[in-house]
Amino acid sequence: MDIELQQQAADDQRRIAIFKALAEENRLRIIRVLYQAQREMTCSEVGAQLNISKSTVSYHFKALRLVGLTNTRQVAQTKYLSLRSATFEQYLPGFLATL
Amino acid sequence: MDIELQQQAADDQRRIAIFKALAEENRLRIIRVLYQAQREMTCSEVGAQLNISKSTVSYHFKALRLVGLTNTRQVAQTKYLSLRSATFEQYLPGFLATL
DNA sequence: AACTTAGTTCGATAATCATCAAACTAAAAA
DNA sequence: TTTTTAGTTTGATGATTATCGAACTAAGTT
Repeated sequence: MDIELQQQAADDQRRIAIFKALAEENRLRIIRVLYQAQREMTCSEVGAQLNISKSTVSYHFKALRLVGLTNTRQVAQTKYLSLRSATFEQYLPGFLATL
Repeated sequence: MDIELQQQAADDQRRIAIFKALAEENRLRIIRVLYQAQREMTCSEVGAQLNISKSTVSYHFKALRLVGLTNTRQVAQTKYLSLRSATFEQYLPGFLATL
């Protein structure tokens, strides 16, 4: 098989994972909140602001981190999330500005 | 402000529908094929090129059309699909060029 | 040590979705 | 009229996923 086609298939899997992550209401709201806040936020802060149970927020935080849409900085048991601009620029340039 | 929030929620539903449509391997391949071909294509043509059964191609064509990612031009029983640039520009500016 | 805080994992449930063959519709061709 | 062509719909199946409470871990606090 062609190496370029293999690379394209791998890129597509990455794209699909990213689209799946964004194709959900609460995750999209989390992305917007992080984008508009322009700073790091914790699980509990986001959960309180969007009124989502903490287990669900944790679940979505993990999903966003796994596909590389967010950065996580951990201090003790607290995790601070922020957007990973590089991923948005590579796969969805211009998207954040449409929010 | 209430009205703005309602509008934002409606926009989000549109975004989610679009992301869902793109978060699937065969639909993403169809989008790429249409983008690179720079012309209209039929169900059977896409099915042959991507090796997908005709009922599945029909299913995906409908999904893409319903969320407004494609235009359909019908001539007798043949439907010609092409990308709807306006939707990409509004919700995913710069995305197609990353393919 | 006991308590609080922050977040994760588990179990169960409900919902959505991708796939294909088969049956179907509608139009063009023979 | 009969046949072919293009695409849709249906039904069944298997797979993934979003949600919550409850139980859990780990770190800080009193």
